[in-house]
Amino acid sequence: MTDKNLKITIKDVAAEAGVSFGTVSRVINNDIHVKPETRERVLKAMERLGFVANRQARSLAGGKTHFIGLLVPDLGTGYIGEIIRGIDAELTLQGLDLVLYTTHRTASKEAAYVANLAKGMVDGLLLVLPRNPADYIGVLTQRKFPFVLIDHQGTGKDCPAVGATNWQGGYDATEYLIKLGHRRIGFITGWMDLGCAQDRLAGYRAALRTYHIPEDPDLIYEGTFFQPDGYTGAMKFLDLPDPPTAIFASNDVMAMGVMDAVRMRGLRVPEDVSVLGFDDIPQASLVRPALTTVQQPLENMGRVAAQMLLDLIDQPERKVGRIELSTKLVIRESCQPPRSR
Amino acid sequence: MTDKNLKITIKDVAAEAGVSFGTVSRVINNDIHVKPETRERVLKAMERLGFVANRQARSLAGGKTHFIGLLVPDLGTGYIGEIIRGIDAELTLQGLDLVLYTTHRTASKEAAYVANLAKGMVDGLLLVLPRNPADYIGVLTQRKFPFVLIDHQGTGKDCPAVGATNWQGGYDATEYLIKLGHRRIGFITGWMDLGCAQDRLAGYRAALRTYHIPEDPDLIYEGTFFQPDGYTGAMKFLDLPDPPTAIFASNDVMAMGVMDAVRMRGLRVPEDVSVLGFDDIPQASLVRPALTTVQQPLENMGRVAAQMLLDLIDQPERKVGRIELSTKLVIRESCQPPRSR
DNA sequence: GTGAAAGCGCTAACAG
DNA sequence: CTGTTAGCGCTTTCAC
Repeated sequence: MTDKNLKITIKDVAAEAGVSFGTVSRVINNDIHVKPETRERVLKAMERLGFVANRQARSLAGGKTHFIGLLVPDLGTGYIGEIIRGIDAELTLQGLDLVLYTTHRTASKEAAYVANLAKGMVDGLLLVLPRNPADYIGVLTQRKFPFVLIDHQGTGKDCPAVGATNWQGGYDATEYLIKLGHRRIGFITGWMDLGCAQDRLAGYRAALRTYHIPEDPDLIYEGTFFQPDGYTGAMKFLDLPDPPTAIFASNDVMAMGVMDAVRMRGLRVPEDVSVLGFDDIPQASLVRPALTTVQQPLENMGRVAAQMLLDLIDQPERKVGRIELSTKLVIRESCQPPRSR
Repeated sequence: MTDKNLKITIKDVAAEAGVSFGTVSRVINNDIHVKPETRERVLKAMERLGFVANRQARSLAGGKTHFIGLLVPDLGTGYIGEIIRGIDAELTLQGLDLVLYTTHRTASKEAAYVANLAKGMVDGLLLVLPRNPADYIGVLTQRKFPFVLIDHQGTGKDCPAVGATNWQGGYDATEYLIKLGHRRIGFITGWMDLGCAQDRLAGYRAALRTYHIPEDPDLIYEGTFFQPDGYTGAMKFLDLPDPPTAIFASNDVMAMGVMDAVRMRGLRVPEDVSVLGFDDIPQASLVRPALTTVQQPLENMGRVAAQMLLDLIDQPERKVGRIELSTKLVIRESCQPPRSR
C-alpha cells in the first residue's frame, strides 16, 4: 500500500512493470492480447502502486462515462429507497455509478435534467415515476439515447419501461375484500396523473363489476399518494350515513393515514374497519396491526430496470417494450370479515 | 434548437462565432478578459448550436470533476431523504452533481468507496452517518481531500462535521416529561456505535440526575434505530411490575414502534403512556396522535454541510471543526401528565 | 503480443 | 483582449 501523494497513472505502472503504457491499458480493459505472464506482472505493479484508473480520462478517450443518471421525484417514502436498492445492486456489479437527481415533482426540472444528461454526462437514464415523460421521450428515442422508465404506464408510445401489474393488484385486493364479505369498500386513489394510480382504480372498479356491486361515487376519494390523503379520505368515508366496512388505499402510506383516522374515530382496525394498502413498503409489516397490502416487487423492479438499461447500452438497436412484474396480495392483520349487522 | 446528432465541441462554436476556441473556453469559464461584444457573439453561437460542455474533458484538463460524492447508509427512512434535500438545494445552486453510494451499513464498503472516490472521482465527499470514519479520516485529512461528516460525533479528532445538539435534545425531552409529572420514563437507545445515540442517552441520564430521579436499568432498552426495536422495547417495559408512564425513543421510527406496542396492549397514547421521539421526520406530524419529538434540523444540516464542503474545496487550508445545529422540542399530542394513581 | 502515435474536448499558461 | 500551444490520462488504431 504505497501511499504516494501524487496521482499514479498508467505510465507509472508501465515503468514499474517494465512494459509500455499501452500494454497497461490492455490489462485494464481485459484485452485478450496480453501474455498471461505480462498481465500478471502489470497487475502486481498496479497493486504495489495503488493504481486507480482515472474515470474522466477513460471516458474522454473511450466514450463511456460509467455513470448512470437516476431521476427520482423525491426520497421521502421508503418506496423509492427500495427501488434504488435494486438498481444499486445491479449497477455495482457492473462497476457503474449513480448520479442522483431529485426533481421534487417539478416537471420543468425533470425535462431540463434529462436534456442535459442526455448530452453525454451519463451513459443512460433511469427515470423513476416520471411526471411528464412525453416531453422528452421523443428526443431520447430519436437520438437512440438509452433510458428506462420505472413505474410508469406508457404514453401510448411503447418504450422501455418496467412496472407492476397495477390493475391486477387493484383487482385482487378488491376481490379479497369482497370475498371476506365486504360490500361497501372505500377506495382512495393515488395521484391520477400517474398511470399506476389510474390502473389501480380501474382494477378496483372491475372487481366490483365482476361481483355485481354497484359503484358508489361517495366511496371514491381522490388522493395524491401522501399520508394525509388517507386520513382525510377515511374521515370523509366514516362520516357517511352508510360508511364503508373496508377501505382500500392506493398506497401504504395513505393506508397508514386511514388507520390513524379510524382510530381517531374510536374504531378499531380490523374489527370495525378493514384497511388494505398497496406497495408493501418495509413499514407495512411493522405497524400494528400489520398491514395487508398488495406487494409491488420494488427492489426487483429496480434490478430489472437496471438490467434493461445495461442491455440497451450494449445494443442500442434492440427494441424493448414494457415489462410488468406481478404484484402479490400479502395478507397480514388489517382485514377481516365485516361485523354482521 | 439545431439538432445535429453529432457532438458539438468548443471548436464548432469557435468556428460559428468566428473566434479561436480558446476564447470560447474563456466565455464558458466566465473569464473577465473577453470583450462583452465577443462574449455575446460566442454565447449566441453556443445557443444556436445547442452546445453543452463535456464534463469529462473539463475535469481532465481543469482538475475539477464537478461531482460531489454522497455516502449514505441506506434510503429507508425519511431521515436521510431530508438531509439530501438540503444538500441537493445547495449543490444545485453551484452546478454540482451528486454521485450516490449506499453502503447498507457495511463498514468495508464504506472504506472502499471512500478510498476510490478520494482518488479523483469527485471533488469532495459528504458522509452521512458514517460508520467507522476513523478508518479513513486520517488518509483524507493527510491528502487534504475535502470532506464533511454529517451527523457523527467526532472520533476525538476534530474534523469537519455537522451534527445536532443530541445531548441537549435528550436532556430537554426528558426534562419536559419530568415536568409533566412523569417519574418512570423508559428510554430506548439508538445504535450505540453511533455518537448521536450515546449523546441522546447521556442527555436523558443527565436530566434524571438533575431532578434527582434514580436511574433504573430496567427502563433502558438498547435498540438500533429500527422500528421493531421500539416495539420490542416497549413490550418489555410494559411487562415490568412497575411499568413506565412515558417512553422516550431515540428516533421517530422507534417511537412509532412504541405506539404500536402500547396499542397492542390495549392501552392508549397519551392517556396511558406518553411517547416521545427524536428527529421529527415528516411522518411524525402525520401519525395519530401526532408525535411529540425532538426536532433535528435535518434539511438544514444537509445544507450547512454542503456549504462547508464547498468552502473547503475552495480553501483547502482552512480549518473547520464541528458545527452543531440546535434541536428543538416539538410538542404535539403524544405526551400528557401521567394518570394520577 | 507489444510498442508507438494520434487524438478525445477542454483548461491554462504564454505570447502577442 | 485574443490566438496559440501544451498537455490532462487514457483508448485505439497501426505498425512491428
